[in-house]
Amino acid sequence: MPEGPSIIIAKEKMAEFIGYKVIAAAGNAKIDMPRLEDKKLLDIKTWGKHLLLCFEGFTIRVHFLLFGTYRINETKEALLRLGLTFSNGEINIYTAAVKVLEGDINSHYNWSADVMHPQWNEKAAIEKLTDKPDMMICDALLEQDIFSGVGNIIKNEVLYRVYVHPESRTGNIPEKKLKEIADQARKYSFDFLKWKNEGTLKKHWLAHTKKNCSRCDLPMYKEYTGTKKRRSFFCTNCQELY
DNA sequence: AGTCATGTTGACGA
DNA sequence: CTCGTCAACATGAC
Repeated sequence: MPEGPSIIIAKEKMAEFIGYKVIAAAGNAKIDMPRLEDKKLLDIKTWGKHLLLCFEGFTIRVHFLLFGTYRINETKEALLRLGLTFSNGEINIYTAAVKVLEGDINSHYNWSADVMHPQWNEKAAIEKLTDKPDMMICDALLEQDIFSGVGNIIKNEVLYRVYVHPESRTGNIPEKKLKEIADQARKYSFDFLKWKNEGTLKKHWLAHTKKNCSRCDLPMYKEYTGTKKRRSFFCTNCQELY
């Protein structure tokens, strides 16, 4: 569920409620529920893995973490975290972190850090990488302040696409390669979105969960790399360690 | 049936 | 103060 592209899909599915007022708000989220009633949903935005339901003067931030799910116009057998009823239907959210952000949403987010946002700034991301030369690229790709929206699947697929070993230190990676990584972080996210919408995402994985390299057929390494210790799938024959 | 995972935060101790 | 480690959250795929 939770990488950036999946949140874009959630936004698109919930867009039908924009312009409608909340009739009822329910669930065990620790927010001021009565405050939501009779408020019009003005817009839905995303910043990386954050889903942002914008109201006048405040925004509900939803983060699905690892297990979060949602249903549109239906419910499921689980504890309801946040349910919003509109005159034209309802949104039900489960197992998510829900928080209210006060004031102008633009004051809370730097949109240029979001790899899928129109304002994505690749140059700024590369500068952040060169500022942290000792960081492993597997950790850097998961840094939401640098590559907002990138998750572990995208990390593995991007590094495989650009032939870079996940344990490479950013300071050792040539500038041209860093640009390729940043470029592919965005490109792969949009491929992910397309394939997820088609229901063919897993079919298109070349590295993530793979036993053998799709290029040279040697066994893939599966290791928990970097300070974040997240699963990395890589081919030491095809991916260079810088 | 048990293990593990597309994620993040906060507590605690060194 | 900063770093590393761990628990917590709680569901679904294999």
